[in-house]
Amino acid sequence: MITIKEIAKQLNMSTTTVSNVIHGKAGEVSPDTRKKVEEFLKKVDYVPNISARNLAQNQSKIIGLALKARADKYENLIMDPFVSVLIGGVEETIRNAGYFMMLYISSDIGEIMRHVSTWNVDGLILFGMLDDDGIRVSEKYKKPIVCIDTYSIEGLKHFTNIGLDDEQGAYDMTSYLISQGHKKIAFLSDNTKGVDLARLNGYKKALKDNRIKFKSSDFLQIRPRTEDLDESLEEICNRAREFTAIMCVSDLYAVTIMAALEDRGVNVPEDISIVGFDDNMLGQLHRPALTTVHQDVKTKGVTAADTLLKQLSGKKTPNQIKLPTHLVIRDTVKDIKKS
Amino acid sequence: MITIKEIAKQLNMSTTTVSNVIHGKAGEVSPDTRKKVEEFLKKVDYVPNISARNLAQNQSKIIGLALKARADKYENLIMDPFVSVLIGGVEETIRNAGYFMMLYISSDIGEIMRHVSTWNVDGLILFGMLDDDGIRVSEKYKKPIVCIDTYSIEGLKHFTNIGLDDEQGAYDMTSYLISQGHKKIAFLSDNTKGVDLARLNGYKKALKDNRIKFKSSDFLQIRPRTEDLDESLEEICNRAREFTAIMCVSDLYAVTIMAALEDRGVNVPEDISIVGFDDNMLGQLHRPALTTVHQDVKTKGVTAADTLLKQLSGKKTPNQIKLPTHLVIRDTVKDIKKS
DNA sequence: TTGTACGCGTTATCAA
DNA sequence: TTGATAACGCGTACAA
Repeated sequence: MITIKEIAKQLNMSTTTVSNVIHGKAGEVSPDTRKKVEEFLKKVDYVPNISARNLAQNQSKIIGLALKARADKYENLIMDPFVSVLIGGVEETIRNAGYFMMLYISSDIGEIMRHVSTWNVDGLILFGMLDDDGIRVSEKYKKPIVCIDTYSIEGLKHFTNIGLDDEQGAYDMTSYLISQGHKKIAFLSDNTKGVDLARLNGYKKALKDNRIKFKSSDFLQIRPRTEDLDESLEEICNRAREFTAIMCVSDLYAVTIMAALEDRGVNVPEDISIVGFDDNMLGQLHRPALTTVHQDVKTKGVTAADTLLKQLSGKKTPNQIKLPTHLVIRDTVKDIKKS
Repeated sequence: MITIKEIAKQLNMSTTTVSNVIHGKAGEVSPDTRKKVEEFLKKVDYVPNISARNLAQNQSKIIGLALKARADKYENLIMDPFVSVLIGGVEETIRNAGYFMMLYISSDIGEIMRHVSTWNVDGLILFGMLDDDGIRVSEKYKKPIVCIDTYSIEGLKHFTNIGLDDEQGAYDMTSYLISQGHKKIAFLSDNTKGVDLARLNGYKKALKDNRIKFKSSDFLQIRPRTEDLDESLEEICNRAREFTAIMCVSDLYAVTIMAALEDRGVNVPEDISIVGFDDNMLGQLHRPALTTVHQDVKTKGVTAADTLLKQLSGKKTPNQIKLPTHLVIRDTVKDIKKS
């Protein structure tokens, strides 16, 4: 690792000159010395020491991507195609802008914040925050923050959120199910917060608009921890005959439940209709192919990174960016109007 | 962001003392001042500035995870459950050891190396390297390197590789297919290098040991780029009737091809048997459930990180660690002995 | 156009 | 047991 000082010594000039060439301050250095330095730099393959640079400039060129994982869902988190595609979108955008990405997964907000401040991270992208998390973060951390999929009215004062029209998506899908003659529709999820709540609300609203009554027993809870999964799948499958359709909060769960159903000789969509939400490869590769609500996850990641980058360059960004959804009708819903 | 200097000033002592307390050099400081400092640290919520620390100690506490993506496969890379689970395993291990992970995806080795040296990364985990890549890296970079799934005899002199008994796994699976009466077995992959080559060799060896002749037309090539995928799927499906079984180089491809087959009215396993390699969620959730070769990807990531950590603490590690595979017999192979 | 000198926050050496 | 002080590599204000 060669340093500027060393280069200056070997070239018989000052560090300032070398530094100026490196930063392309063309006006400040004669074309002659500039050539000389540039050639030398290439020859010795100079790379700046970022730690020193960061220290001198009080910045880091690091953007933190913090995923808050519910302790019981770490495995689940990182396996979810949603998350990997999101990471991909963020990473690509950040890299192309000359920044670096530090990935940090944790269930502890405090830990995330400590991480962020030791590294003096320039900006932060947060995923998986609930309610007050975002606020607690923005109290401590005074630099740009972009959240993904966070539902927190308070939070919106402090950061930009990249969200999705979850409620509308769920509403559209539920309406579609109803249009196909379904009336006994369950909603399957593992919790009722944030995104899941928004989708649940969309579903409920569609029921209401169609004069279908929602009973609390229409909510099917899946328990994603590996130890509990089978048991909860069993319960859900046992109750499946009470419904003609199940609206799942994610493609992952939709495909999971379809596999469980098929194992028990229940056919989709003949015996029961299943729909998902996300439109990822899981549903695309399943047969019958999953009818689902599409969202563009990569765009979500890219938008989050872009928005942060904008803020970093001093531009204002809106408090809320909502990406659209649309229905993708495939083969897991049966039309039961006629029967 | 409070600094040591500031703390020392407010407490009326030297930075050395504060620093000593922070680093728990208990012998060097009286219990009294120690208490005082510790309380103050907690009160002001001190976090060290890593850039400064790194500069002073010439280390970084960063471990780089560099994924070399074939330019045509970026999308594919990040969506592959294999990769996300690997990332998860590495991240978790690194974090628990007090290190930080920097993720960098690129198709350009030079770019990766520049990244690594500007950040003065303490250690490097490489995935997706081919042949000479690893060597080129280890020429430049003189710190611990661990590769994952790299086949490079030369490379093994320079770094530890965390691999898999790919050949054996493929051999076992092919033998199993043969034991079920299959003789016309295709091998499907998108290239014939590295891991894919090893699996291909295992497959060929099993054929040979069973006196089945391998023809070059038994190799089916899938083209993973989104633009080409459908066309290549079409070609493969058209040729499917030439075989009684297809051994796919990954679960991803196995599930992809099964979906394409089903779309064309070809039933698995009745009309043709399909097997995969990896044993990830894609195959587990598919119905019929995929018969495949199991490998423990999370362990691979964890082992890679652990090995690197060992090297970082000065321990020697073997040149090659080979993780085992085993067959997972599920429902995509038909026994055709009787017929 | 080029050079000197200092500061960034931390650790480490050595003296008190 | 504590405290000055010099590194670490870079950027930059200011002087030459």
